[in-house]
Amino acid sequence: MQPFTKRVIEIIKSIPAGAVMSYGQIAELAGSRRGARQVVRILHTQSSIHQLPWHRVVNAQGEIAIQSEEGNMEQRSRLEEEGIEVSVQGKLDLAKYRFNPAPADIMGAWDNIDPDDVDQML
DNA sequence: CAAATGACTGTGC
DNA sequence: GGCACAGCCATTT
Repeated sequence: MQPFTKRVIEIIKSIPAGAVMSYGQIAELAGSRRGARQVVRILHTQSSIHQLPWHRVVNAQGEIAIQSEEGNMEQRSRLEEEGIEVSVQGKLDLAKYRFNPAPADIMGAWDNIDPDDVDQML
């Protein structure tokens, strides 16, 4: 697994309940400013095996990006359970819920961090 | 190795 | 605000 992929997983796991991050924001923090699509792929392939809080990831407009009806509905309910208000169109207030960790908090010995250890470093 | 694949994004109209 | 378009890039075919 590449460092970038590993970092994306770590970042997603670090999103606290009641907050969200956008695909592009995650990619940028992970070191690839235009890697939003990789975040998508990672969520597709790794969300289950790493138990990622995938529902805390939305697009840059603060909208739920899942296309399938059922997945979209599940994300909405999960977000609402954490106290996030989601509009009828599946949109939320990014200015209010966006999680912006200071880069200094997550930069460091990136490559030596195992995704499973993220919880400990927080 | 070339081509396809995205739960994306910024820009411009 | 919506829509089309062109970049984007790690991974998979």
